[in-house]
Amino acid sequence: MPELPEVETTLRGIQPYLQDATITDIRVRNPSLRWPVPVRPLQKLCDEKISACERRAKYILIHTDRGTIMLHLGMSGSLRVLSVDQPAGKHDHLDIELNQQHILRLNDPRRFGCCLLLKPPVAEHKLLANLGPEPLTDAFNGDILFRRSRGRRVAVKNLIMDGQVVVGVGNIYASEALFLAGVRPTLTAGRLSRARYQRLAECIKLVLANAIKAGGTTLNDFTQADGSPGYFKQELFVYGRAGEGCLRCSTTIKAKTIGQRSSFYCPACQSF
DNA sequence: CTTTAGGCCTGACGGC
DNA sequence: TGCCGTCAGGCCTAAA
Repeated sequence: MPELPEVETTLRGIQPYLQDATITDIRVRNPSLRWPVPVRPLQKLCDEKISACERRAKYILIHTDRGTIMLHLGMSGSLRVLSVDQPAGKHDHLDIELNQQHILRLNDPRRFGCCLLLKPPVAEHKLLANLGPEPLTDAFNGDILFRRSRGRRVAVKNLIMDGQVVVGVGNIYASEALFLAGVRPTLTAGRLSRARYQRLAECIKLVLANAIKAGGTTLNDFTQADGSPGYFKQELFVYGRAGEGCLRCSTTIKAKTIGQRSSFYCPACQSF
């Protein structure tokens, strides 16, 4: 489910409750996620103060002096901040109690998400060490994309979804960015020009920034930390619109499976 | 090294 | 109403 804009939206929603809060309890109801939730080590964080929280790629990192909680929402995860007395429901895997007042609750029906405890240096953790640059920073640009694409025979859509090239671009925004850039998603990554990658990098930044502004994309189950949906769905040009008319030229949007993921494009607008 | 396929799960939906 | 196949926003891992 969540791509970078949804994770960023979630972070912004929970941040005010987390920053400087003391963890007063951690309750794990169902430790079964992508990897087992380390219940005992996590509970040692009780009475610790949260010094900072941040997003890296699609991970949310909650720092304390005794370790960093790393959360990932997988395909179907969501985080909500609730008052302590809210009863738990189906797929509510764990609560992090804050100041005996609120709880940060992780719900994840499909269990592709995770909750791990990291020791410093956090950046050297296996899951973080090889990640590419953040797309919304200057560390990511067309030159990076161009360089990392040389010799690659995968489709350009797969390249921009490769977390070692650039993080946070998931299946929705990959299709959207390629549409904005006018680039056909099926093209071989290694054959695109530097100029095309300059444009593509700009479009990736644009589509992600705009999606964050709209509070993310709600298709089925994504909600912000307060339970409200994201509104970027109204701004999607191609994702999920196979058979419908292109919003720019009315040509019928096509769907195609690329690298086992459904992809959408306008055959007329995306001719490069 | 790059690339591909498999797997992890639940739930929603469409066809019969 | 129910059963079945298909599909879904991610991403690690093993194997080719």
